[in-house]
Amino acid sequence: MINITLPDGSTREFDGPVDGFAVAGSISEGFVRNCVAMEINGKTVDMSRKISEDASVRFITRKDPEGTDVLRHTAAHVMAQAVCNLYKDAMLTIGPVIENGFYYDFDMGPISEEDFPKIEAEIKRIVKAKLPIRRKEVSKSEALDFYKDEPYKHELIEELEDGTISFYSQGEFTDLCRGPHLPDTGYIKAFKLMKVSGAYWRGDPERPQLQRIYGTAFFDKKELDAYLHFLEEAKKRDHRKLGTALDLISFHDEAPGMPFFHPNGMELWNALLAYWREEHRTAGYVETKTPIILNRSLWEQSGHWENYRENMYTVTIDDTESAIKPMNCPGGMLLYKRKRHSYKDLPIRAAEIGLVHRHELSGVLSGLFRVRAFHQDDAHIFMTPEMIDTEILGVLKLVRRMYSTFGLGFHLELSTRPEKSIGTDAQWEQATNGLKNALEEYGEDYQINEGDGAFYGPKIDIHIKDAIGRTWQCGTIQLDMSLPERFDLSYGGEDNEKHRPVMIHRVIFGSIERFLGILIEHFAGKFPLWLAPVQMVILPINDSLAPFAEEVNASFLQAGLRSKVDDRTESLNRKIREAQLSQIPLIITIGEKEKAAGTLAIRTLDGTVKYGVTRDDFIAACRENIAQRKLELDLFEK
RNA sequence: GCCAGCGUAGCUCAGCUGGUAGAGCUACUGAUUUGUAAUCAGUGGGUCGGGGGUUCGAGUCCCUUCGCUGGCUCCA
Repeated sequence: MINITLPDGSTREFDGPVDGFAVAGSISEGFVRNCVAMEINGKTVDMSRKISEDASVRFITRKDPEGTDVLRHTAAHVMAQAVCNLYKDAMLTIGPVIENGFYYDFDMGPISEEDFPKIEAEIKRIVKAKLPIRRKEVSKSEALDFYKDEPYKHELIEELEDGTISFYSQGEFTDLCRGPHLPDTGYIKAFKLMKVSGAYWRGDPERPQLQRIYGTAFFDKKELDAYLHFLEEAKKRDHRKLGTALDLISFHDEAPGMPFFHPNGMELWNALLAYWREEHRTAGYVETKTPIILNRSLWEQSGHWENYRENMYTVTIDDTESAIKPMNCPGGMLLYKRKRHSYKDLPIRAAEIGLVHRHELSGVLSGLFRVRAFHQDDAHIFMTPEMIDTEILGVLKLVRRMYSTFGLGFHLELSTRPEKSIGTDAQWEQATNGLKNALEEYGEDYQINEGDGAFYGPKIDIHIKDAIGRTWQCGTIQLDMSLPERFDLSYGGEDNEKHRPVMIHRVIFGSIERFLGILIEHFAGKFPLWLAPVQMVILPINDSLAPFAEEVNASFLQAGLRSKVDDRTESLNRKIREAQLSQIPLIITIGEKEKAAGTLAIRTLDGTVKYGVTRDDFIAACRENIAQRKLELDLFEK
């Protein structure tokens, strides 16, 4: 007699050993078809696994996230089978499930996306055949023998413990795998190969380069279509496309990885930084600025010369070797040291919009997201150890204020002491507890990444979530126990003794260039009024109204609005179309009626037109909307 | 840096197996003076990323170089 306990607490009795199909079948016929795997006493296994003693069982269905993982894992195997069928020399390595699909790495000749139809056809054939998938447990020596001619699998098995090794087979195809897998290949109804790329065996550039094929799979064609649609959406928002279309930025071969900002891009930049300065002034920061070229001795003192050399650009000036700064902190250290400090001065919150250069590998450059020259909205906070909690909390609150202005959600991750680190246990404990206390007081959930901190201190990373659900790491708050030491920073304490200050580095936008890229994609180019490079365009209906339009424009400019007149001799429809395509939030047409009545006709991007608004009301409404930095353009609703 | 793909006018793109570069938009000129998403006509514009090679002949093939795009352990 075997008792199976289900998640709802109910139990079912069976006469002898049963597999998952039988247990699920005892619930309902239809339920079996929905199950892809099961969890026995917390361990995920195949549906075909025999249960021979009392156990608690949870079924994993198509609806569960784990179910999708099982599907994709099996899909990876099916793809591997297809590739092996088509390319006899292909050697298997690994094929895990990843966030939106799966990949499999093969040692084989180069292939391209043109080969996809062929591979997909073969996958389809395997799916249609509904090959049953069977698990077989083998000993380590059997496994090694099976793969005696396959160095990659051999290497993997070497690292496994005897007694835990299993093979999965479908048809003539067998692969080393921990499982679980779908009952048969027929479950894979919707799949698509996405891309190919090179990848090193075990990510090690010294080892052979493999062909990685990415794919994705869903239980349902609709889900696959929705995913593909999401990718299309993301593509439309691509800041590199919008950056060109909206005339914000460009890149030139003469300076790879270093963006050029156009007049429109600078309006955006300036609006963003004006906001940033306002918030920082209110939060008690002072602003500083340090040079971008600093000589070698400083970088030796800071440790960058030793640890960050490959990423630094250097120049020689009058026989002195210097580096173009990749970070602002060493300059910040010099500023702190320029005079003596009292405990009464602390905390010092010194912000800097610092231009840094980093020699990133050419292959990783990508629009504004990964560049070689960028500005950090940096700040260094110098304080006593007792101030850690309140200062960190202060930064977290500032982060929340600022991100919410853009309608960006976010979550926090705390990274603790890594294996290789400097400082004493006591220092680390104090620092880490400081961060934890601040997080507790802040009150939101956070994730802990054990051992992921910097070698010089623990940190909190802030990950934002944009309008289409993608996450980006932007802000970071790092405690630094190294630099104050290296630069021998001190302050005079209440006890009239010299003390070492604690410092944090923090950024909120991170890289301003990258943050702008994120904003472009987040808003899909439709910026809120306060950020829009051009807030309004005035369209006189005919040439004779142009002087009046200029007069209206002057009053807008006078009021601090970013306005311009489009008095080209083009049709009104054309000018409206172009303004709409440029995502200009407000389009103001001026005809004889408006001139006579002294009112405005205001069109918004949704295509609606509001007539008869007086100029003063309009200006006041715009200024109000901008002052509050509203996300919505609700100028006229009360 | 490595792998794959790509690089044709300011922008978006066409150009089959090699036979002396093409469209739309933009720009410029002229006409049109326009009431809420493209007025009409005309003109200009590219040493086909750079360099080298194969060939009678190369945007098209080969080599090389620069740049762009995607990817480069979310481990059987």
